[in-house]
Amino acid sequence: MSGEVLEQRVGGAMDGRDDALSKFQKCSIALFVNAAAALSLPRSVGEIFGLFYSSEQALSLNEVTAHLGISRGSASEGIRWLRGMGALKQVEVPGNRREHFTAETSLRKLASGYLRDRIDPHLEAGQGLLGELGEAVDDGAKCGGFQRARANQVASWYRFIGRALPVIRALAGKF
Amino acid sequence: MSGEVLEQRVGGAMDGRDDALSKFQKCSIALFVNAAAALSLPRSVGEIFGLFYSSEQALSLNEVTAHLGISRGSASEGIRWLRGMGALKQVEVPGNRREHFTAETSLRKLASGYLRDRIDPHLEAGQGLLGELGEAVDDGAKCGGFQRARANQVASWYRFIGRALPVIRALAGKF
DNA sequence: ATTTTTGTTCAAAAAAACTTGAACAAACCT
DNA sequence: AGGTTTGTTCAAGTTTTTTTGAACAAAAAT
Repeated sequence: MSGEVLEQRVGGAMDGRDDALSKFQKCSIALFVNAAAALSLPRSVGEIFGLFYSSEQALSLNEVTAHLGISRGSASEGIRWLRGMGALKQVEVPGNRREHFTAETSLRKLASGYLRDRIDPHLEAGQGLLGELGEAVDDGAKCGGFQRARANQVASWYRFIGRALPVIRALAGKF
Repeated sequence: MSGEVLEQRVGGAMDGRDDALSKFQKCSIALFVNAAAALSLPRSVGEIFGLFYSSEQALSLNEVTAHLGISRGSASEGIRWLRGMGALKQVEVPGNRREHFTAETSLRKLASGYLRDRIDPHLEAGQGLLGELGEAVDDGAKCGGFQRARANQVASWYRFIGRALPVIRALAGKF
């Protein structure tokens, strides 16, 4: 035992609810649960990020389960997911070997992480399907012109999205 | 009976699978099912819109169930939803009393309908929660500065989104 | 007026998504 | 090494969402 730091509870049973969220934390959690719903993400992800966003000091997985009253499995998955998209940063806490995290607060990073993980894969799949659509046009049929026009239109939509997303990422950098 | 037009089937049993989708239609459906997944919408909504988008002539509910092999309930709900967000336009087909629809092809209208129905409600709820967050800041506590800074940051994010969405709608109008 | 066609609704069934908790592995400490 | 603590994984359980299908209502034809 060398540089022992507080943070660690008594010693014995500290497994039960350790709750005690501040009003501010509860509001933050509600806010990000709502945001998660808007993005069709699991509620637990919103809760976890809301907790981190409203907590000044870094938190470990165990603290997350204690504060939110969710299972270790959920917390682990949620943290992994948030970390994967760059919404949580790992932080070294001296004198404590647990992994600790804090919320990423750069909107640009949050947005690009989300886009990269949740949107880009669909966009790439869409590009492939778009190619197939073009090949499926039956120029011989009497509706050939119609089909060609539609295929061209969707293609232009994809070009639009491909241009708009980088703009959004760039603009988000100002916040 | 005056201006009788084709389009209507024989007369007797036409309920079974009437399938026969062109390759182009199948591709279109796959494309919009993928898009629906990207937006976390039900697969059936993607299928229905994909079918309309790839069909030159207007279709009725019954034709949708026949082509896609989905239940009348699903088709009805899906059409209602798409119509509500302005993705399907009702069209009069002379000599046929069924309601017929065609796909809306203006990206601006499609995008604003989606934003209006799926995003704006969450955004408004978020505004309310944002207000509560501001009130929840505990200026007395030692983390008061931290909380104030976070509340201000989220507020700036909301302002950003409030400005960015109209820009997107406007840009989408060019396609 | 009766029958047929068409569209909606909603309770129940099916499917998908999310959460839990216990078993496991890895790192740390004595 | 032996015993803790910490984090991950995944099968099973729970909840939510989506789909189905049958009953109902409305409009049109006979």
